Amino acid sequence: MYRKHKPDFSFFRTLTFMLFEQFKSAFPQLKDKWDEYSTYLHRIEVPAKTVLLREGQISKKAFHIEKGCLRAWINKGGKDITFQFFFEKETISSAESFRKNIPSFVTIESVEPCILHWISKSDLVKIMNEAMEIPEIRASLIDGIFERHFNYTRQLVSFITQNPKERYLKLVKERPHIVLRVPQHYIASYLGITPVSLSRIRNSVS
Amino acid sequence: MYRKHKPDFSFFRTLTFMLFEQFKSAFPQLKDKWDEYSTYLHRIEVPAKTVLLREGQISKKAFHIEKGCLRAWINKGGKDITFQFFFEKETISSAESFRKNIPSFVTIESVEPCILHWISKSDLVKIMNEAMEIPEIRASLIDGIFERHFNYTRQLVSFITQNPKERYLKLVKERPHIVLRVPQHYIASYLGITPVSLSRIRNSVS
DNA sequence: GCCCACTCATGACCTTTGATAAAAAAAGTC
DNA sequence: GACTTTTTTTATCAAAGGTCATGAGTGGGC
Repeated sequence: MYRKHKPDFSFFRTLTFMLFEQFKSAFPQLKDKWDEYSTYLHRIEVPAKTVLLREGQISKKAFHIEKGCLRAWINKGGKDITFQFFFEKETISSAESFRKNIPSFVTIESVEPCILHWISKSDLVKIMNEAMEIPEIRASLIDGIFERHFNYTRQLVSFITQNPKERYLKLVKERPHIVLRVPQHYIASYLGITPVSLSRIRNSVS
Repeated sequence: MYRKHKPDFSFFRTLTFMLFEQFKSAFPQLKDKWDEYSTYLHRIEVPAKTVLLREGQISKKAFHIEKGCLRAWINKGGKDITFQFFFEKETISSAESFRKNIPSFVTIESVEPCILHWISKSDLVKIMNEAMEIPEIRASLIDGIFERHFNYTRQLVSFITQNPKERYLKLVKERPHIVLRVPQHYIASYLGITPVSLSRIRNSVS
């Protein structure tokens, strides 16, 4: 392997960084806009296992995580298969549903009690249209899309080239916070195996 | 499933469409540029099993396929695992290597004798910088990146939610040209299984 | 046309993972 | 702290897929 896992510096995460301090100094061009933009964000607190977007619905909100953990999962014949985990400072929406106004194939749900900030699609589009006019921000956003894409590609490569045990060890090594924080049966489905099988793998490792 | 497979209308494919007729009428703004741009493309013919980019090298060219078929594969402990197939009118590079100047984790190789057109990264960047100034083209390119990303996401979902037999049937249904044209053992590794296992699956289907 | 490399199918055998059930452990709830 | 619910482990058996070996097509190159 040529490189380590990089955090998911996605399109939306990039945006939310803009909204959440980090980019303010990098992009003083938008200085006057911050106050306006920040009114677009709506703070909510939700308990664990709260569904934020149901499979089949059309995603109209993006969520930024201040505190807690979310997961996106896919319904496969009644079973729930975790597709992605999201943690503090990450932003999540069902990207294809959000962008193309089609039904989402994932359900987005809280794993822990969370503090979230959501923004509506229409407000986000408004900000985007302004931000895209600024070359540095545009470049940064495009970079963000590519990074997100490369991360997903790596996850796909991992499925193609590694067996479940290798994938588990890779996860422990590269993203240990997931293993420490998330119930094991969610991790099992994320790795493409059953909870029973993951338990056996863990047993064989230690 | 909510939608059928869409062709990979990727970032680079979008670009090459621009260079190859289809976008000329859509973007008359670049009318004067077509002649110049077309000199950036270099036509080559290669026999089957020609390596166009070796794992570990840094990708400096993008290839457009006029005729033939390429595949990208990953070396896994001496075995070659097909990651993607590419056909006529598609454009291919090791995207992350090309964009970030890092060693490629895939090898790109011809499956059949091919007629290709390649463009250097520096020339492509030059075109990109000009094209990105035009809002319609910019929007189209960004759409292309997202579409590419969504396609890879679907492939990942397929690995997470489906077993090899289901993946094979899906491939036959949605991309039959691959099954008809490409040697079976390449398809087997693309599906994440051995040639023996694919042969058994085919037998059980018919 | 003949040869050789490539491709595919099949059988025997082995390993891994899944399905199911049940028990143990851990985490919440009141 | 006792009770409930959720999560994890263990055991057993079945099924899927991998490995290895063999033989039968197939097709291109000479």
